[in-house]
Amino acid sequence: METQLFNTLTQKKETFFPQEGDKVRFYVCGPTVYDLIHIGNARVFVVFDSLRRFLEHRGWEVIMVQNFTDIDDKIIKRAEELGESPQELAERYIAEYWHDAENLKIRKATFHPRATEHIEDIIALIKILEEKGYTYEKEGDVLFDVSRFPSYGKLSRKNLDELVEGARVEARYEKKNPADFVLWKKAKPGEPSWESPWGEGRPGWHIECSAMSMKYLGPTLDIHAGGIDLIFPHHENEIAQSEAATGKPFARFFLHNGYVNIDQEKMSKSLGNIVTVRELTQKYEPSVLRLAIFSAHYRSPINLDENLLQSSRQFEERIKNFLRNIGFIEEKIKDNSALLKEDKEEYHKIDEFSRSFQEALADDFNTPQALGVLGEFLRFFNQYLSPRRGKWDLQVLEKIRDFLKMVEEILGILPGKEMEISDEAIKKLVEERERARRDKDWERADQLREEIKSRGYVVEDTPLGPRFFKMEEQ
RNA sequence: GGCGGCAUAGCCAAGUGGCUAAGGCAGAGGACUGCAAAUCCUUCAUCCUCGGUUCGAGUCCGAGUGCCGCCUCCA
Repeated sequence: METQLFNTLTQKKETFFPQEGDKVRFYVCGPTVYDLIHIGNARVFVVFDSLRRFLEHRGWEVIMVQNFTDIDDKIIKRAEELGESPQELAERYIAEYWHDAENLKIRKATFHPRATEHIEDIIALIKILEEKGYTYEKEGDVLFDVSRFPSYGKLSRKNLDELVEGARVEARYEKKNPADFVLWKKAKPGEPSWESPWGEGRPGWHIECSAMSMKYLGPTLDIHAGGIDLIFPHHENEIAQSEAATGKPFARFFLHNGYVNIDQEKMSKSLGNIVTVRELTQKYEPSVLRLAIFSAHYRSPINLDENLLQSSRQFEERIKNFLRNIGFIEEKIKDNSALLKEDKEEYHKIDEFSRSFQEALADDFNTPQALGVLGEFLRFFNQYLSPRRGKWDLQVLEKIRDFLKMVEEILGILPGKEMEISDEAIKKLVEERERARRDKDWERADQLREEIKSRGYVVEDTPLGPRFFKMEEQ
């Protein structure tokens, strides 16, 4: 089965394959570290990390690069407000990023380059552009001259004339063309700066991604991804400066995910409706947040509200129960061959689910559809795992585990821990309750169930005997 | 003003010309249970409106309505 991905460049789904062998060169625009990441950031990182996992599952080796923008206007401004150095601020929020990313089960990329550690590469790239005549200077800034790059606008489907009309006039100086953007910014007194052929300054926002992606992945990326709002101007500018410098296509596939909305409106600083990952994960488990993110296709907007989160939490609860169900049966048949038999049909059924699941993801990473397959899988095998069934096939159980493992490896939505029975005191109470039940002393049995509950455990009766597990606090 | 996206059940959300319109959440009824819990079963939509293409359309085309976004920092 082929992997199809919607390419922003061509506005259609295309069959994906790497440009060279098994290596996928994958670049995702990372956070500007001036604050905690919000759930809009989270969506980008979760979705593309999972896409990477899927590509790896397909047998490709993915070299993933996600940058940290650790120097820019927002960082400088924020640092000033807080009375610390921009470096300290950036360092602090990079640490906070790691915290949130780990919490959300976002895997580390192969490389996480920082802008400030690649100033030389950035300068070298600007020099090339300068030599090729793509730049001009204005009051100490070095700008990219978009009029020299004829295909400017190909990603965002804009033409320069319209941009001229619509563009806002900048206060400091007049550009040759309003779409021209800064490659190297002259430092104001007191600002962090680096020496360069154009004087003390710092890189513009767009140039770092070009410089770093090319350094780690070469002139042409297989995939370049980010939020939909990066199409213009960020990715448009990256294309211009990169292709102007190398003469080669900057990226074969551009992937963009939709917004996270709050009350049907774009989450943004100006509307003051930012929700941080930190806030949300205090209330919801990471697997719940991931489930919610995957409940809509990555290119659609999503409203991550209480309603959706609650419904995702309920679904997750069902997944947890499934894990208890299989764990219980595994436990019961471990030393009891009387409970074994061969189940061919179920065995093969798992292959079908597995194929459907992967087909869904191979079709432009259709996670809602993949979750639909998971839902059907749960229903089918909950029937199979019913204690009333009486006999099971070890190989089927193993294969169910394999399926779950695959789902977890790609989507990372399974709850962290399964039921563990270690509390001897609880065990004793459960046994005592069983004796009461055998004596049909229902009052005593119910009393004991309450007692067990008050100690934080749930006990359930099945034809194979009672099972119990620790309740979750939420 | 220019450009783009979306409109499917109470809510969320797949589906891109053809068997009974996935799946999740919520609701109702039932099976199972000493009672529960879990689980399963049943039930719950003709797909914004109008017109067109077609043997056949949620799926294609046109018009309309509504919502959202980009054109400016932004994931």
